[in-house]
Amino acid sequence: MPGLPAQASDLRESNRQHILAAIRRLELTARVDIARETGISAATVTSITADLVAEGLVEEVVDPNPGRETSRGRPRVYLRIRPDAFLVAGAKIANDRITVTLVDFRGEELHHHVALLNTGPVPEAAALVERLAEATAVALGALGRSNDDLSAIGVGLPGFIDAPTGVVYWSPSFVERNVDFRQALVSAFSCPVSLDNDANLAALAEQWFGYGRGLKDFLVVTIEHGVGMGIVLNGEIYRGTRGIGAEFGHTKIQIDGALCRCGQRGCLEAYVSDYALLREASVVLKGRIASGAPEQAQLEVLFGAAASGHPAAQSILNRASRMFGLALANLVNIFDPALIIFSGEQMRYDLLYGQQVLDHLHGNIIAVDRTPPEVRVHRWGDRIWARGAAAMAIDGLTHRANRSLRPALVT
Amino acid sequence: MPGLPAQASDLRESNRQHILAAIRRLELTARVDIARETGISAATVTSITADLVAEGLVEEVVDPNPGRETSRGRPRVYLRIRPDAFLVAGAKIANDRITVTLVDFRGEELHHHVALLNTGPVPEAAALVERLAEATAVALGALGRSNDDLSAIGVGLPGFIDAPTGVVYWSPSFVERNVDFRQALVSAFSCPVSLDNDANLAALAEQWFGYGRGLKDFLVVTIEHGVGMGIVLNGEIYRGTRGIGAEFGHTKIQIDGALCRCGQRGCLEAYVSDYALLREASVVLKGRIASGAPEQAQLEVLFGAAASGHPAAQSILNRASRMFGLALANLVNIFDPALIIFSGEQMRYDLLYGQQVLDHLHGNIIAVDRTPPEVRVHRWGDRIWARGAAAMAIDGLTHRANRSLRPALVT
DNA sequence: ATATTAAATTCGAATGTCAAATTTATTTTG
DNA sequence: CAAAATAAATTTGACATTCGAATTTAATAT
Repeated sequence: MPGLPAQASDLRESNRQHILAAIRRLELTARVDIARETGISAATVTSITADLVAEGLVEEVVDPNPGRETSRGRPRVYLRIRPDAFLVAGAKIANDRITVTLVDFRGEELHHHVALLNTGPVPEAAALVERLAEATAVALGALGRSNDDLSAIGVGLPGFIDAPTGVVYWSPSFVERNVDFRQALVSAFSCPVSLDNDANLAALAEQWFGYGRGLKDFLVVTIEHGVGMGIVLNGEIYRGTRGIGAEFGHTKIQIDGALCRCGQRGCLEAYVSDYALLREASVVLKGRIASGAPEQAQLEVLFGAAASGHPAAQSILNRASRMFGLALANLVNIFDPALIIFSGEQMRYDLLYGQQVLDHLHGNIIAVDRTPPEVRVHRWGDRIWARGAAAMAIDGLTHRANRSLRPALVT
Repeated sequence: MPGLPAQASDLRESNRQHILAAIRRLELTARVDIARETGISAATVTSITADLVAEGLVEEVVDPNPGRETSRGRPRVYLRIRPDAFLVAGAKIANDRITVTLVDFRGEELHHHVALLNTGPVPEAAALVERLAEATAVALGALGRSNDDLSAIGVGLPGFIDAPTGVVYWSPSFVERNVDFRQALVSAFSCPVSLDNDANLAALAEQWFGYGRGLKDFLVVTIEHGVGMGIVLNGEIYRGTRGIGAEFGHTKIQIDGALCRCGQRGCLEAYVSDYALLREASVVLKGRIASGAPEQAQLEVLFGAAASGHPAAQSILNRASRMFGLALANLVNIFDPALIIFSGEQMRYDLLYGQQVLDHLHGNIIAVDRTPPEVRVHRWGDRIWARGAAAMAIDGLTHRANRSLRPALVT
């Protein structure tokens, strides 16, 4: 039961999206190439790109690259996404900071700003909206722009988020449950708002700017404070029935195993996340770890001890990497993806996310005459996740219906 | 990057499929209802159904149900799938038998036949094709039809099967690896052949005839000799990058756990499948189990002992059900499906697949203010799986391109 | 017999794509 | 340096398809 268009006008919208996507992917491209790339006839490409140029979403570029070799015939006219068609914001909300990035319509970053949150009690949703608005205003100010210049904003935060409706069932970032957080953001910004789980934004960032470009199916696994996953199937983020992302971190890898923050036992997160590692480290590295020290510093001690041969420290990391490899193998056995991307800043801990994990992964997947999926590591921080959030907002803008509030800036 | 139609003719094909699917789903329906159901205009419904009737895929029914209340106005003309448009076979190959079913174009069973395989050494692929051809010929003969009357055949078997290409990488049903099994079947039957993993056929059967009707996303878990899974996402069977189904049975639930047939340790299958249960039973129920007895009989002894209070027997089944519940919980945490269907004949062992499994499932899923997925049990045997195979073949026939070999029988 | 009603069909406008022909803007050639 | 060659882009006209509105059709109600 496919959900395809039923009218001719839907057909045009579909081709329009194809062409826009092709221009975005190829960055700088002539109409001939778009026709070849998409399979749409040159006549139709002419017609649709004329619309796009008239609307200000796409622009012609005069002399893109004088270096390329010349030939006779009418010279190709290059097209690209018009950068200043829209000004879009993306934000990533983490437990201790808000990262805001401002991007043009291509998704290129114009400016970014990090606002630290005070690490006291968890705030209320309204307060968080306030902080986000402040941080965005600062970033906009640095560009000499104001909130009125913003065409859309995308926001990512941890927790259980129903992206289609914008309802946050639960998030560690604020105290309330079942909040219509998107509505709150729309009130604050008065522009279209997209909302999603932060791991899905990491996946979107990979799809737009990273290793996922051009791929239809891949997985992105994130390790930060917890463990997350974004699933791209058939070119789209998979969200399950209730619109909520996959809970890879609470996948069980040990019956009656280690206690997890969620109250259950044996979750992957209870073995590999920051707090899980520190919980064990606190027992065997008591003398070395200052109890009040920030988590990052404590982790440094643990990894340093392991590197210098401390057996218990090594044992902690060994177990974590074995568990991680096992959980990843389960993903491969279920999804058979072409590519798995590890994304996150913590990735710098090579000890944990290195060869040992891969060995365990490969040792636990069913591989009958087929090669295991490719695994790539992306040491990307909050800034790129925020850019993923902006990409989500841009995606909303390219669908004509969503562009009612603020039309493109045609000069 | 959506894969939508680019031409007007593609649009018609798409609407055609929608309408055909609606007629199939509603079984008996007037054109007005199709228009309302699909959102396609009445004018277009008239046009497309005229084609379908002319092609012999759909027929008008004169007086479907005199009992329904009458009204004034032009009476509705009912349409239905024309049963005798095509004669289609479906086959399920199991380790000890081949089940063949013959269905009409609606998917209704006309006749079925079970051919036992001798349980000696694993045969060669060519021999299996031979046996399948024999079994199909017997079934056809019972209807007074021959191979020439067959419009398509769908075949399901266990193993790693690339459905799009028809290559069997490995199957317990024959000795060779990497066989182009579809080509072998095409040679034998000289009609279009669809091939897939048997668990995917169980999923297809649920989608066409069972609990999955009308649902876009659900999982089907099968327990027979091994453990399998079929995933339906967005109305389609999900097959991963290499076209091979999900390997739920080799999902790991215990690091360094029980040894599995596949050579790895801790696979779900190594805890819950027939051979896993018997492996343990043989240790503690030595006196009661005749070593040469068929597996079914041995299993009966195990379940009987557990039911009558034998502690070791109970312990075996308890562990299996806990492991099964845990593995299912992982699926829920990853997919968040609306429905999980347990399918298989072994389901009669309520002890194993009963409340205890559900309790473990519910105890291990992340559920923040949301209800757990519905779980339904379908005690369906090989016959229905074979019908799923036939459904797959029918699906191939409804796409115009695949209907070149043998056109519909228009009277 | 006539009015009413509802399903199905027909008709014409609108939309859209595409292949082929044409235009346009270059480079190469004589 | 003009003419030929070439390749990109555009225009033109044929064709396909959908849809709303008008029309036809076949029944029941009055």
